[in-house]
Amino acid sequence: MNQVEIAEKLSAKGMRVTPQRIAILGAILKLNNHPTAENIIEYIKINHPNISIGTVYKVLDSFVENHLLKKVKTEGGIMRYDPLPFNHHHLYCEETDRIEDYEDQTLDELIIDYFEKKGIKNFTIQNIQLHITGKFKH
Amino acid sequence: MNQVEIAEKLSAKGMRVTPQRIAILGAILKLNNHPTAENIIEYIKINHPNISIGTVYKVLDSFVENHLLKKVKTEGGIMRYDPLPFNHHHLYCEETDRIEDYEDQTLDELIIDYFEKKGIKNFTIQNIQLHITGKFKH
DNA sequence: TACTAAATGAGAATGATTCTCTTCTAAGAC
DNA sequence: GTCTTAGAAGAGAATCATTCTCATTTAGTA
Ligand SMILES: [Mn+2]
Ligand SMILES: [Mn+2]
Ligand SMILES: [Zn+2]
Ligand SMILES: [Zn+2]
Repeated sequence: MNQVEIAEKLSAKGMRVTPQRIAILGAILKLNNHPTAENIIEYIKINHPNISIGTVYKVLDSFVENHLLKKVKTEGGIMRYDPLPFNHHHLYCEETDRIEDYEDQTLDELIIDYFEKKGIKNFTIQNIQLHITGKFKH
Repeated sequence: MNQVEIAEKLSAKGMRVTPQRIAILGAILKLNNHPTAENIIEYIKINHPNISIGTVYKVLDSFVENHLLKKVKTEGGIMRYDPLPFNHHHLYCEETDRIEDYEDQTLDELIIDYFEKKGIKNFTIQNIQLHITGKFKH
């Protein structure tokens, strides 16, 4: 996604288009490993040496609010950001900090069918997310 | 689980038995909602008014190390503690801070079977945990 | 070009968690 | 029961990711 496409995405959400916002969304798409705010700042500083840390956090929040991103919790409590705004699963590498997306409609249907039949007592399911830990083969 | 049973559990793990440790493990079992460190401290202060916050964190870490507890990440990055040391799933209430355990062997088998057949390219699965969000019916 | 609500930058504040260091104590040896 | 000592607890400072405040700048609109 280039800068023009990113700008269009922001406009479509009724958000103002700023150089900082374009850079931050571009960084997340480029970095492609559910980056932390710090990862993003480090990456952006090359072209935006004066960007403020507070701005990065505020922009990230506004993206989450506007469903351009989702937050991802990790061990250690540092927040990471996910450019896939729809529901999907994650593979967590045990040895490294890599988090990869896992999408699988067949599996989703299997699980949804199971819960439609069985249900959970006193609970209405809104969303199911798998947190798959393991190791990537190199 | 009474104090003697908790003390035995600590001894069995080769850990020293202290009044603080007994109180903290007792609190987590009693509170029964995957409490935060703060929840635990508040609860314990009744009988242990001089307990130090640092001690609570250190004790919790030692419990996690010794597989008496597991950590649970939540929205907002505040850590919570789980008295079930084996793998299980969680129900997250959208409206409140309640987290309930969900165990379901049939579901686990369904999912394990699925992945045994299909696998994930370049990834060895170690563990699968469901993060089920929704609403509790009151 | 001028206007204004919204966004940014700089730095202070926050707050959960960790660290440091001194004092205390649980558990084994005698 | 007393001694010994590694390990645990207490007090408070430090850390650090994130949030807040407020003065300045800017995007979008007229
Ligand atoms: Mn790896
Ligand atoms: Mn509820
Ligand atoms: Zn993702
Ligand atoms: Zn649990």
